[in-house]
Amino acid sequence: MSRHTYITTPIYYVNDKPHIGHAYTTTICDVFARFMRFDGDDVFFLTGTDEHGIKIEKSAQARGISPQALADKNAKEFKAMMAQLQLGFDDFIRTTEARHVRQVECLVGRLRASDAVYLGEFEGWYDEGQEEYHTETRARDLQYKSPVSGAPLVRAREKNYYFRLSAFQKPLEELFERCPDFVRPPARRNEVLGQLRKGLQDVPMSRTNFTWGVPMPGDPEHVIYVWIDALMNYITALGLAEPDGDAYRRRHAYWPPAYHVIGKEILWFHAVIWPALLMALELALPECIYAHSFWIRDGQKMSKILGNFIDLKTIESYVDRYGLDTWRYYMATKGPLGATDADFSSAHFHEIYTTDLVNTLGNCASRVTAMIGKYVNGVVPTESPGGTRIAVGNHDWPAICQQAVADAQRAMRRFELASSIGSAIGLIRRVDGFINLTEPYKIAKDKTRGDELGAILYQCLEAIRIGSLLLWAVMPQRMNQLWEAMGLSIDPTTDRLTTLSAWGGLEVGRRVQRIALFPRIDAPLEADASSCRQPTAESREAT
RNA sequence: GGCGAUAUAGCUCAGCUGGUUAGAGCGAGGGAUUCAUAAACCCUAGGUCGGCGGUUCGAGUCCGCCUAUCGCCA
Repeated sequence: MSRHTYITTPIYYVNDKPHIGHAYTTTICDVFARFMRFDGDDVFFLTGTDEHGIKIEKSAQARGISPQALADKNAKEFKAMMAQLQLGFDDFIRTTEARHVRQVECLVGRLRASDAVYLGEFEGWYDEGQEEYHTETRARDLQYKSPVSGAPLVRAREKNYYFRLSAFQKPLEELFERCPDFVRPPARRNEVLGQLRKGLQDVPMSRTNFTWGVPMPGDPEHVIYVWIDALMNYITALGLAEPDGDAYRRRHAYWPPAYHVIGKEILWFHAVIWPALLMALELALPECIYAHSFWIRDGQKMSKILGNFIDLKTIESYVDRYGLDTWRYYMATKGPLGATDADFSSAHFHEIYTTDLVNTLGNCASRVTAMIGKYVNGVVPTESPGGTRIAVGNHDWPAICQQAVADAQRAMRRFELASSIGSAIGLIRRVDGFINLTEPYKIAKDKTRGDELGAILYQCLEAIRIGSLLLWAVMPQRMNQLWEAMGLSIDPTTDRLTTLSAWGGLEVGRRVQRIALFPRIDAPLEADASSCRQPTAESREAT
């Protein structure tokens, strides 16, 4: 019985166009999902779109189309992004789908039936133009004027359903105490703890000033607040609210999730409101809310004003030039998984490609396969002539590889992608070091040392094979090419990492082709970055 | 405004509970070599560890203040 592992991205708001933020989150989840599946887990990877709310309603109005039409159009763009980047989710949920709406009504009904929800009156500072409320502090910052129109905010009141968040102060504190990894990275956890210490207030969970959403069961004047609706996608996708349903039967075992991967801007909802809702619904809690930071571009924030978003077109230009796998590698190893933002620049991207992929991984595979071609007729030699393994230069390769595999597995399970991938690259570096130390190209000149030569080359190639298994999740295309060149037929959808990574899996006698995995690329892709940067020496090669 | 962080070599960052000459990767310069994608390997960087003051036999490593940057605030 394999372990169920459920991982989710946020559902993306269809008022936005897809950009690097969406691509990043989805990509790192994809890497994780592939790796864990290859490692034997039964993985369910969910993504989707968030389609309700006043902003959608107004955008649609402005365009003279229905909210649903707008949502359909933009949801399609997100799906196109996933296809373009070959992101392999198991389900793409949309909050306007019947299966979701039905279950949200049911779940909110359950909350209403319990003591967790009550009808209350809300009074606050209302922006009539934007049709939204501002908190007291925010209103003060705005000097009680609309940030958009400058018109004075007005004191307004409306009846709302409230979620009794305050009742969960204690349970939440206990949760954070008991599960220090519930929110990661730790800096994000501290932010939540800081806010939590200030005390929790009940939160509105319905609105009456628009209609584009799920109606409150039993009181259709009210629309369920979009956040509540959206959060519930994580359970409605599994059919948890319909125990008699087909979805429930097939998917309920995936709950609770191993990771809700989110951006830091939506931390509060996921780290506080969501677990409180789940407690109220008496459902198990996710193991970890992982809130990554943002990509910035050439040292600057990306914003609509600057117009410097890395959009799909820009992403495409990188993919075209460097390959999809390089894009994935850069996302997974240099992305803002930690508490600080990560800088995206074409120079850095290019440097990482050259250093890690061309000079290390590609070159190592090239030199080893070349030597096999030259010295042993292009056929995998044995490391055990006459039945005894030859260990050259005190290198215990089986142990080294086993360690690398264990490290990569442990790191990936903890969602430390860069570390996991780093242990595979580290293994490749050891192969390079081993070659430099044992100098098989010199041994090859001495006809009496054929056994030793064969053992060295076998060990190099075998270590590369094992490294490639660890890298498959992040670079599936190139690793497939490598396997092909090595005469291996590996199917990661059925074969298991642990089995394949045992030392000695490489069969003696297989024909090996020389391979150049990552072609050298001369100059970085500058066109997109030059406009936001001072002219420097780096731009000398820009055309 | 409230709360919390960070400030270490050109760049990105490690430095746990204070203790001999402050580290890594990348970049840059030099060397040696050829199996390899001008790649891998070796050597070099002498950086007031943001500033000031304090505790201590001894402080990037603790305390206070200052400056700068940043994050979060439903």
